[in-house]
Amino acid sequence: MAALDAFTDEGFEAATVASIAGRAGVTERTFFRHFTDKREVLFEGSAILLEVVTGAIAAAPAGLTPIEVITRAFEAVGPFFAERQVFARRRSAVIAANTSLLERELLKLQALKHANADALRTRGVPDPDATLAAEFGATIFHVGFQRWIDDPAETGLAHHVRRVSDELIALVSGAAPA
Amino acid sequence: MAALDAFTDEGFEAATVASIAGRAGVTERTFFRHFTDKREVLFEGSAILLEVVTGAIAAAPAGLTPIEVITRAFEAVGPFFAERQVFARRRSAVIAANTSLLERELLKLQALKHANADALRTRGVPDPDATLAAEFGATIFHVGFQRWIDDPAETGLAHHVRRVSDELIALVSGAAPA
DNA sequence: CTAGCGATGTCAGTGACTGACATCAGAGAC
DNA sequence: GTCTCTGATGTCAGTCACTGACATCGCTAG
Repeated sequence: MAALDAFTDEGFEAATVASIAGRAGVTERTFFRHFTDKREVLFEGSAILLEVVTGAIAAAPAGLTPIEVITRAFEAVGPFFAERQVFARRRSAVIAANTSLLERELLKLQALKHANADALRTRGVPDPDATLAAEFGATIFHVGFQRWIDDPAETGLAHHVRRVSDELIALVSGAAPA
Repeated sequence: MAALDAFTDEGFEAATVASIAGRAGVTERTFFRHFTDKREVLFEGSAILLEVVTGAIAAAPAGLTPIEVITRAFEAVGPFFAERQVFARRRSAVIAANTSLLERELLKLQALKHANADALRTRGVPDPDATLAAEFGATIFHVGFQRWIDDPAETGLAHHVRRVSDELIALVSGAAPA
């Protein structure tokens, strides 16, 4: 991707939109017709991710707890990222180096939370459970994804997600008889 | 606060930095010496919030579970916001109306997570528990704060935080014997 | 009185982003 | 085949957030 190359080579701040557009063989104006802003280039995939996760929530078997539904939904995105592992790592490195990109990533995660809460409600999960399960899901995905990126052993993302889910359940359950 | 007035009157996007600075009786250049960017004006208090919460984590009695420590820490910020209720509501309305401000808010919450995880580690809570308890805390604060803002009955923030914590523990514990 | 320092003002510049208008290439009507 | 209509792209001018360099000013210590 032209933008990722530009950010890697020149750094996010230093890479001018004109430069990115130039690498892609288009005009700066055209760039802004495709992406709402300079940061958005790195988040094209988030819409697809959202569809995969909400789809998995809708398709989950009946009778599961909301926590189990959301955990499985995020396990389901494993293959999606497995195909993009190299890209995901490069992208993460750029994002980690830039606060404004981190901001955007957190915003996408927030949008994902809302979409997942909606999907859970559609499934018949009432609030506050839907909202809280969606928060739970965002947490295990966020932490699990980070571990996957950092993990040189390259275990699957799904494995990390399930593991974080288990850890979080154990931690929180331990506080139940407070 | 001049900036909040400007954002309320003119809208965040339309309010020019020159206009905000003018209301405060200073120059645009001076504005940027006080705040790193236009959005940052609304987040002056986040540093104080961070100190209150991390302080409460450090000061919590020994022997509590990490989940209980973090819940108490966020209960402790109740008085801080009680004094600023009117301001907090106006501010929230402006932030809710602007995606770029929401981004910044999420970034501050992320910083708070990291600081809290550090504070827990300092207390002797090992990872992954420290990280996950910090995530748990961000969730209950985020949801509890929103309820407090929306709650016309004006129950205290601490009450909302405790309640969300209880709900989340119940929800997650229910999934324990998965 | 003065030397020095921190805060502010002034000015010029860069780059993200937008609106208005021109151009161009391809799909379908005839 | 050419005409036309539409969607994508280029061009241009403008606004505004943000920055660096330099001047100024008020206060405080000596």
